[in-house]
Amino acid sequence: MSTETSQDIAAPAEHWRSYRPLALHPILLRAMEAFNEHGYHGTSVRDIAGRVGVTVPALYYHYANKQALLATLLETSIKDVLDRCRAAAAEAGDDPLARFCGMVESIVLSMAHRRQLAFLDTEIRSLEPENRARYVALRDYLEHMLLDTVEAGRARGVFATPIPADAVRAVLIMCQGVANWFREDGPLTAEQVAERHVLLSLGTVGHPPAPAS
Amino acid sequence: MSTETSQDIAAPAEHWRSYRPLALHPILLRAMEAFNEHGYHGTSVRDIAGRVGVTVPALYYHYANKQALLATLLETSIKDVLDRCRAAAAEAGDDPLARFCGMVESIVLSMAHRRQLAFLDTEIRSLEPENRARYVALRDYLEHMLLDTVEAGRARGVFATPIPADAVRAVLIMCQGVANWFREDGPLTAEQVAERHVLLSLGTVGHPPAPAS
DNA sequence: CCTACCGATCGGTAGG
DNA sequence: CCTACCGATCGGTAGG
Repeated sequence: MSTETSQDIAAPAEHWRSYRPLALHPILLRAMEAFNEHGYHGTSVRDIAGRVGVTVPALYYHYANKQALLATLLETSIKDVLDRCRAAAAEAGDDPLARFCGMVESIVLSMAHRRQLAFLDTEIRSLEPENRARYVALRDYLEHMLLDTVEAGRARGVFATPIPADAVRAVLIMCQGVANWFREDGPLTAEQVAERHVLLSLGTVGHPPAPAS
Repeated sequence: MSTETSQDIAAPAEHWRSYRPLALHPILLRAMEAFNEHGYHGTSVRDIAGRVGVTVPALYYHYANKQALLATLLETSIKDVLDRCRAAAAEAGDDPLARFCGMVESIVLSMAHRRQLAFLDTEIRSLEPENRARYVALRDYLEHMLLDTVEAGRARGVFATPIPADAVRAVLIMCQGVANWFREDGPLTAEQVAERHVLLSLGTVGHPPAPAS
């Protein structure tokens, strides 16, 4: 709680499509890497401290415990996703189709550009109840944002799915899944993957492929 | 390596839509439950032994180590999914649309009826390289089966997606995702969830919703 | 399957 | 009084 807090971590005043190199406190950065490789319980605080090049007590000076590292990382991650998704939705305006496309694009870009951060979603089980509740609330909020848009699109006949809630859950799961397989040195860029997932998602919510909209 | 091995575990000669109560060796069953609650590294062998009601050494009499429990569980799980999916495909015959629907239905039924087993997929990172390679190979085989069907359907104009490989990956991820949220006491039965995912998946691979097929 | 244990490492903290 | 740590070790538990 000195010079640096968690505010300076992710998205200061950046456009939602723009991704600077991830600027995390070295301890958070190394913890993220270790959690990615071995999982939360498979990572020792000594491993994290070793990667950073400090002693274990030094680590405990900056963060209360191992749990605080995971909680901070996950909250940083979901808040950045939410911020960018909101920005994308705002930029798209009122049209449900444009909003949906922008939101999906922004979420997939987050998953790809911040893959290691997004991958930690698999560790929510290791969050203490209070931390998990806060994280899940933010994720649920994202889901409701997207569902509102799909419902609005349904009302205008843009989306044909008879099961919007299931479709939105499926779309978010397939977007989240990008963090499981995307690689920076893979055949597709983050932008290409985002574009493809917009297309896939439109199919999932039943946006007619044939008619010119 | 004595009386019981892993063969008697899952799917003897059952129809792919029929799910008997999960018949696992008590040690595997309790290990599965513990891994679901706390993850692989978050589970101690004493915890498992305690759930079973045996001592730790007793546990090691049946299984070489903790890793063998996870590897056996994951292999049991993916092999049962594959068996049922193959049966569903065979039952559907040559028509790509019917095959696709049957395969997706069978996979989602597996995820829902064998949720705790399917959820262990999140623990592949904790598998030793050799075990992981075997598991991933089987999962890849499932993906190729589904991709072949989607390609065949594309050739006949049944599926419109221009990106079949991405669509199949997305479909499998959304099916796998069912294991993350499905609850037996939830609002939908496994069969309803499977039906809905067939519909969602058809949209994802671009099966035209309007024309009467 | 049990009792009796091992070398090492776990998350976290002491005094300075 | 603060910050940013250190070498050493705490009580318990890991897989075997």
